[in-house]
Amino acid sequence: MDETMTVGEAAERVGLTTYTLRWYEQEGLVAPVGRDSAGRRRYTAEDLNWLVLLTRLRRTGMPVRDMRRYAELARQGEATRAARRALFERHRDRVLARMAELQEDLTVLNHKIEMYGKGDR
Amino acid sequence: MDETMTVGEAAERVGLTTYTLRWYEQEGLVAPVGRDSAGRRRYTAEDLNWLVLLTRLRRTGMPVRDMRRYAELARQGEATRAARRALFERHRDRVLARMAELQEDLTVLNHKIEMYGKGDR
DNA sequence: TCTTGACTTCGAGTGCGCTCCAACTGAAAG
DNA sequence: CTTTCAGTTGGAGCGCACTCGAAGTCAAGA
Repeated sequence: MDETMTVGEAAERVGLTTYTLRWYEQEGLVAPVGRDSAGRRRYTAEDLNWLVLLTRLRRTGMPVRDMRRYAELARQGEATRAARRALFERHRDRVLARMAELQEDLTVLNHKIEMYGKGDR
Repeated sequence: MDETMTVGEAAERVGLTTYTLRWYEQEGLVAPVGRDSAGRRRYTAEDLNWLVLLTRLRRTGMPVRDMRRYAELARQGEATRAARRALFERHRDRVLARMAELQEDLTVLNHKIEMYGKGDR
C-alpha cells in the first residue's frame, strides 16, 4: 500500500490534465514532486491537497502569477504566515466583489428573460 | 444637440477601449455603426444600450462566440425571439452554476483564512 | 524476450480576447 | 494656412493558461 500516485492518477483526482500538472510544477506553483527510481513523479496526499487548493484558487479567478507568489511564500515557511493570510484576504475580497457584480448582472439577465417572456409564452 | 457620439465617447461610457469597440463591430457583435460624412462612426443611444448589454454578457463569462450568435439572432428580428430567450436562459443557468461554485470555493477560502488566524492574531 | 503503455523532457503551438502599430484622412482651433 | 487631434483601415502582436508533439526511457505483463 504505497500512498503515492503517478501524475496520471493525480491529474484525474484533481481534475487537471497531466500536461497541466507538469506545467504547474515547472512554473513553480507546486514544489518539485518526488520521483521514483525511474525518475517518474510520485504525488503524495499532501501534494494532492495542495493541488486541490490551487484548483480552487484558479476557479475563483486568481491569476497563475499570484498562485506562484503564494507558493513561494508557502515554501518559505512560518515567517510568511501573515503575508499569506493577507494574500488570501485580498483574494477573498476580490471574489466577493466579483460575486456582487455577477449578482447584479444576473438581475439584468432575468429582466431580459422576462421581457422575452411577454409575447411568447 | 446631436444625440450620437464618437467611438471615443462611446468607449468611455461603456468602459471599453476604442480598439475593442471597433473589434466588436468587426467581429459582428455589433451591427455596422452609422457613419458621418467623413466616415467616422456615430453611436446612437441604442448602440450604447446594446454595448452595455454586451459588457454584461462578457462580464458574466459569455464567450465572444456566443455573443456573436446572439447578435446574429437579434439582427434577424422577431422570428428568432424564442431562440434568443433560450440562449439567455442557458446562459443564466451557467451563471447560477458558476455562482454556486464560487460560493463553495469562498467557504473553503474563509476556512483557510481562519486557520491562518490561529496563531497570528 | 517482446510489446505495450505510461511516463520523461523540451520546445512549439493553440485559442481567446483583446491591443497596438503604421499610414493615412478630415475637421476644427489658433 | 498650419497644426493638432481624433478618427479611419488592415494586419500584426501580446498575455494568459494551457496543450500538444517528438523522441526517448523504463517496468511490467503475455
